[in-house]
Amino acid sequence: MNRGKYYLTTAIAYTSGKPHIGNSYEIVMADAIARYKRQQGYDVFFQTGTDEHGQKIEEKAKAAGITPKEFVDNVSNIIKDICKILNISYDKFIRTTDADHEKQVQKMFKRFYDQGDIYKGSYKGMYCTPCESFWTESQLVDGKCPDCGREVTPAEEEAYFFKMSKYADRLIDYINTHPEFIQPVSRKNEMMNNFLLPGLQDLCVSRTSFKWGIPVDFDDKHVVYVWLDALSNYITGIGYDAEGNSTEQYKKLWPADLHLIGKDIIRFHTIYWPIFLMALGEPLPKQVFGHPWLLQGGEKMSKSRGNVIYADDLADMFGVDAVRYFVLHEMPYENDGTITWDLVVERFNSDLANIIGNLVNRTISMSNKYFGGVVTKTGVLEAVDDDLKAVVCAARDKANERMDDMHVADALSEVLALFRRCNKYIDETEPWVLAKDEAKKDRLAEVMYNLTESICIGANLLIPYMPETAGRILEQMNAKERDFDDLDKYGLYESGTKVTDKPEILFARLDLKEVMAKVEEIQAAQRAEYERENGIVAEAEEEVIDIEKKPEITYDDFAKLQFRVGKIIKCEEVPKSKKLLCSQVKIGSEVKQIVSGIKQYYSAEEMVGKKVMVLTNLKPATLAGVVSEGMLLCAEDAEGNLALLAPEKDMPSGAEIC
RNA sequence: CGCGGGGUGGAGCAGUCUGGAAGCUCGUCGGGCUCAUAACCCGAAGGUCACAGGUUCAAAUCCUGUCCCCGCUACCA
Repeated sequence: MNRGKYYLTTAIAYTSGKPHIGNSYEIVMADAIARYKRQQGYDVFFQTGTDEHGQKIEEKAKAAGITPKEFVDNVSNIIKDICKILNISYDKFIRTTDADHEKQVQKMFKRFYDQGDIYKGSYKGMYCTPCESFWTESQLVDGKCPDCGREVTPAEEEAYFFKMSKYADRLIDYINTHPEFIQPVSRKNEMMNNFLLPGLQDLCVSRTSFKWGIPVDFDDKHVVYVWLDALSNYITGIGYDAEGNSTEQYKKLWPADLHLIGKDIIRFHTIYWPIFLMALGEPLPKQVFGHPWLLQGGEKMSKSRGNVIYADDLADMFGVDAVRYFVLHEMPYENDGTITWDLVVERFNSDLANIIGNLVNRTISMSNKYFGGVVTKTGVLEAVDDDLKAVVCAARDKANERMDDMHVADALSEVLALFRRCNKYIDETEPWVLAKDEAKKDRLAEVMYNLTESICIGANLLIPYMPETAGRILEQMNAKERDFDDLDKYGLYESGTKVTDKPEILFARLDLKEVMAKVEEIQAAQRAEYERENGIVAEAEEEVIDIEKKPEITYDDFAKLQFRVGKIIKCEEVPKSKKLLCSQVKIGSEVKQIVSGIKQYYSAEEMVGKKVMVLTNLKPATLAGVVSEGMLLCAEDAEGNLALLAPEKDMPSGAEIC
């Protein structure tokens, strides 16, 4: 059934470097939506690409000693490879360095200028001479350059501005009358309150401070502002022409049905982009969805630590569909999601290996064991079948409801629920018991049929999210893809079909330890690469110690401990003890008696006068008959040698350590 | 008082608009089963729904205040 066209886009990826999984998430989500819409019968056009201009790229290329074009060719190819790895079914991959795109952007700029939407003015800001950068007042840190901390001076330079204010009222009106335009709705308020209602400033749409951009053809000191360049891809990619000669494809596809973007760039897509379109006299996109981010749990991610998670590493380890499953499933609708290697392993084992993979495997194994692989519908029904069928038949619409409002993760959970229900059905019907009774052979056949049919419907529902896995399941069941419109109908699996006699393991359970060992290797390679790229010479091997890590604690846990600087005013050996010294420690105006097991490393005499780190609110304890009211903190090496901790600069006794 | 989002069992989240028995997944514990990838199924423990007031017959949900986290705050894409 043809339901009409559906044009969706992702934001085009900025080519300043290799994207990590958090960046790649968006395109997986877009791909799932694209495949879903195709399955439903829409004529889908799915565009993605790379955004390749700008100062940052110019600088990176220079640092790498290559031309900007060489630099972006390289990164753009890396991004294309990631798309390939993730099985992304885009119809068009646009690059903002494509000749036709550049030409159209120049035409658009000229047209805006001719219509009076763009005027020449001067950009005033605070300028940091050493950094050669302009900053706004709000970007300054204590009135100084946020990069180098030096003084900035007011400066101005010639620039072109776009009269945003001219269209602001129309945009406000559009947003108010089209509640579906900005999704999720909470973002709408942010835009309205922060930008639109206070009054939109005119936007500076040209730059003279760098060269790597699309030149303004009538004033070649200037290059076009990167956002004006980048946003235009949504129309130039499908054949828009600013002089009125747009292609048939453009006429068919525009306006876009969905711009899928990250929540950080909502402003550009819901304010500047619509206004540019208004100025061109083109209709506005139907919906802009600002998705949350997929963040790496734990410590801050950075290449120097080697803990950046990339799509290709994940795919190597888990397979493409597991990666797709994880990012789609773990991303809530409005809040940021989390990714760690542990979490991926957990989801992989519990959802993919246990629930889906094992179900398919046990079902096929039973068909082979009991019926030589032939699945036959005998019509021997029992009441217990009804709920299974009801769940299976309802799954499509339940998932559909969630997809319609962009709750992709919830849609996927609905599909998983179908497979969960099948596992339960096996327990309810106990095929291995039926198999022992020849009289129940027909009932057993019907049970196997129900399982096979249910799994096939589930596999079809899985197609948008895990196309490869869905295909492998159907192949093993010797079944074909079905029409979306048939996915709420039960019983279309052809009776008498023979399933494969060698079920393959779809997802082999993973051992967390083995995975983490490989992760170590990946991280080491990443650090090495970072060091190579940045010319860091590895430091001479310094002795290090690894100890068992303790569980993470909260700040509140930490805050319970009170550390202070204490001055040791008196110290003597504890009689009859080999290790203990008893110190009188002055902490502020108070003196505490503290017993420490450090006699082997410090003499009582040398202790006196030291200012050391003390844990002051430890419950008092008696050691060798002497009361100790705190703890002196030491570092300990592998041999048990101790070194007292002391402030790096002289600090008053009693100073809090926090 | 710049704007917005959030704080729910050990972990990750839903529920809040439209008040009416606190739910899901993972983990833990106990049981069942043996077709299957030590997988599957059932059951249990575990929560002052951040805190303090208020409205109400009834509050995770509505109102007021407080604390804490996180985004955004324009010319970096």
